[in-house]
Amino acid sequence: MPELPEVETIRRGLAPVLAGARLVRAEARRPDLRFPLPPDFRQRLTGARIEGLERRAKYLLAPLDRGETLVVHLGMTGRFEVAGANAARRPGSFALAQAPDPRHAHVVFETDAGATVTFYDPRRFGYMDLIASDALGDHPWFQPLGPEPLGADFDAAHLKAAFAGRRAPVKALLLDQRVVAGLGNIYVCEALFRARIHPERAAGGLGARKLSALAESIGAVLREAIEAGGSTLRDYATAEGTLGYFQHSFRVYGRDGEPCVRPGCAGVVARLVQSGRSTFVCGQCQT
DNA sequence: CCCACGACCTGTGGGC
DNA sequence: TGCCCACAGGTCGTGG
Repeated sequence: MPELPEVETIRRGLAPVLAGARLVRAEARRPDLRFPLPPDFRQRLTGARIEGLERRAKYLLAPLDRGETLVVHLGMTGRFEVAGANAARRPGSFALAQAPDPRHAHVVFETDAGATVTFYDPRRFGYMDLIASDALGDHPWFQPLGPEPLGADFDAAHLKAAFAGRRAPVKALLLDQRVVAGLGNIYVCEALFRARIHPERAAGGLGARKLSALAESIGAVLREAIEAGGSTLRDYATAEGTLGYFQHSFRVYGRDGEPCVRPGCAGVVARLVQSGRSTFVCGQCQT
């Protein structure tokens, strides 16, 4: 589920439940997700106060009052379910279309306000760790990350520098979290479509106008997606109609075989494979 | 260093 | 209906 807009949506939904709360229980129901959970996971969390809920790239960060930060990556299928303590009444809360499979409830948190927050992840590509807060920036997960695409230091000039001399397809570089942090397959396809750039173009060969359009398109699509509460594929449903409807605004992603939506364009969206992943493109207007 | 590919793991949807 | 294959929002390690 999670690229930047989805993680940001989850952050906003969980923040009212977790920020400022004290954990009265933390339970790991298996020893590992993608990686082993850290030693003494339960003890290091139980009794800790969560000071806030932040996001960096696709990571959720929960700084604790003990000098450590709980770091969560949702992988492909990680999700949180909130129950209890008026969870359903809180702004930004959400519900699942179907009850999640309890076999995949791997980590459970309970707050002093009586909320239960359960982490589900069928494929277990997600991961969690506890990292010293003052060393987060040096940690191997964070040190290599490029700028936040919605931050002040991301713009066409940054792309120009990051792409200089690179022969790789522009799509591959936009998926590289060292170039810009937070994009994934959907929003890269969408941003390239908006900027009218073919995903197979060599990144280093893009001119200034294309780079400006690309930087602008990335910002626009992410802002719109966050505004819509992210994208909801497969088994998620909106609660109170407030979350996760950006999938209805996809212009190319998943539209192979359909006519291009750009006014005046007679092209048809194609699906191709780059680095083993699906790319959706209109070969007519994306050049 | 740069790049592509397979691996990780489970579920689901489409085609036959 | 049932089976099998292809594919899925991400990253990491390997090998050319």
